[in-house]
Amino acid sequence: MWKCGPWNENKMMKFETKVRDFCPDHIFDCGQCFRWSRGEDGSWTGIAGSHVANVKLIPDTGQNISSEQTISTGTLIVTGICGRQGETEEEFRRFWREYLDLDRNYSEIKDFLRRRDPAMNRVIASGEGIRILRQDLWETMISFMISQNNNIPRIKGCIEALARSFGAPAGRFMGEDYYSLPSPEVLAGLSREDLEVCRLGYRGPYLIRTARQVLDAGGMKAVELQLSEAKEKGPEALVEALREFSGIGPKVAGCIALFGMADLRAFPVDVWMRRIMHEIYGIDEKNVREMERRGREDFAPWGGLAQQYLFFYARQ
DNA sequence: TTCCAGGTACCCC
DNA sequence: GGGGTACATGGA
Repeated sequence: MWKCGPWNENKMMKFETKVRDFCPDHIFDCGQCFRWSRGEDGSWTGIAGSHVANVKLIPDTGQNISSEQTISTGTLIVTGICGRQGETEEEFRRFWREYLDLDRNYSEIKDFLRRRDPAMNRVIASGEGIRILRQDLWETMISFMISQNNNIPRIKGCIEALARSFGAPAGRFMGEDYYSLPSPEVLAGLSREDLEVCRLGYRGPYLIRTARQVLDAGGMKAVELQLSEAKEKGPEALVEALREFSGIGPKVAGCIALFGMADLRAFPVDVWMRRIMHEIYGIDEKNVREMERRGREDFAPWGGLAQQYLFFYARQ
């Protein structure tokens, strides 16, 4: 086992594994992450924390696939550069296995959801290769604070600008330079004028205030511990704890719980969810309370995954 | 030009 | 506690 390094060499690493219920187009284009982009060959390249990689699915040969059927079974190839100095191959593999949530059986969960609700048959069929990425908490917090009242292409632009302006270099990969997002320490030291280059609009001050709240609470380690304790008490307690931060309301808190804390019970309701839940279940578009209740109770304990299938279906 | 985007904070009743 | 409204920005 060799270790990567020196740091600036961008040593390449790679691992392969058999997967099912895994479609990169579904995973990286379902609105849960904003730092991945699709290549001509259908693979996706992006950054998670300071880890840069390309993710490619090679479909099993001999599959009888019609043109409209999505492929979510095959060999997954993750190629990347080490995420930090001295990272071993084993650590590289472990990082991406966890990030891509490869050790969860999605077939069982999908069967469960379809049994609970017949409407889930067509909903899941549209995005059957979705997985919930297990993203870094702080990244998820700033990403979804930026997402409010914003569209996905512009959210991506804002996040990239933030990384390039105030983040740290994470290496050069496939001809592109990658930057991690700024830490709470860095963001807390900025003024709203400093952030204007990122075109965050009124969300800029939210980021700065939240970064300062994190430092006041003792840093991200302390915050993560606090939030984990809230999560133990239940999904509502976690959302309430997240709402203590500036710029985090019920919807953003739900996304952070789901994507940044792996709380698969969380059921964030946004404009797309209001539309689709009105269409499928006839719930009044203004009745977010009822939608949250349905998401929480009808799909328990996998409301968050049901939410992702519904969101993907709604955006089709 | 107006509308819209993975909403939130703040004010008013 | 529910119901308005301002808040930046840029693409359609």
